[in-house]
Amino acid sequence: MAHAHLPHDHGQKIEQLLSKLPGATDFQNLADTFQLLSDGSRLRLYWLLCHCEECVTNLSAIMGMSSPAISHHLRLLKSAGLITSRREGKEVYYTAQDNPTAQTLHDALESLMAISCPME
Amino acid sequence: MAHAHLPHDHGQKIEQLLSKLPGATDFQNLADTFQLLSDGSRLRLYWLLCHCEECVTNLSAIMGMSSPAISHHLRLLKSAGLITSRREGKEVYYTAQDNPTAQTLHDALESLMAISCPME
DNA sequence: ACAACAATTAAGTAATCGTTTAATTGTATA
DNA sequence: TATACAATTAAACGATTACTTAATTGTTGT
Repeated sequence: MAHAHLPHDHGQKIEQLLSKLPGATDFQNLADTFQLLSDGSRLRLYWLLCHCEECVTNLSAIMGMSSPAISHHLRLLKSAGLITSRREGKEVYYTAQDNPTAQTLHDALESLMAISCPME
Repeated sequence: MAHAHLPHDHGQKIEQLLSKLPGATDFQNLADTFQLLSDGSRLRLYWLLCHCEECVTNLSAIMGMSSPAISHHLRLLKSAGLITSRREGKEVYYTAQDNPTAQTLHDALESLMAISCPME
């Protein structure tokens, strides 16, 4: 029904696995998140915002990038719900959003970087 | 020394954080891994290979993609050390490599997909 | 209102990437 | 050796993307 027959039968219990294989859209969602973090600068920026709240000007200085470039990355991270912003006077402060998904992502990040969270 | 002064002083203990900020190359390495999994098809393929060993023909059938497309993804995953291959007759079998890094990645994957590993 | 600063947006560019089609290599069998 | 099957490689194309420069919007203070 689901998978009639594979071209080759290697005698493995593949059908059983295929029944548990998540759909393409499930993987696409996670892939989209990975794609957001697939740029070194943006990943570093997100990591920073996981540990502090800063304005665009300082983020530009820290990252050594132009403010349009930083704005570009911030917009992507924000529209994905990974960070939030708040305006205070002329400056806009950004920081990581704190929700279960972000927490899981943060944990994964720390373990994959093989570093401990510097805040705790 | 490291960071003389930021343009704005918001009175936070940012210097202390910056001293623990990993370098750009550290983030780039992880970003490269994320980029490998930033394609839905390739992520799904890798997930499959984390749970079984299959030949290219069957992988093509399961994924609903052409064999050159599958080969392309397999080559990327393999050259990154995430999967291995072994030839048996006319067919080449692929499966996920089992090392600490891959295990950490696999764990992160499962938790981010919010699914339990179907093999255990 | 004006000037100065902060941030975003717009347009353009060079580079990367996933897939297709076609050609090629590798292996087994008749 | 000739044929068929499995897999990889090559070339080409369309789409996406990160960054630059320039222009624009938003805010504060004089």
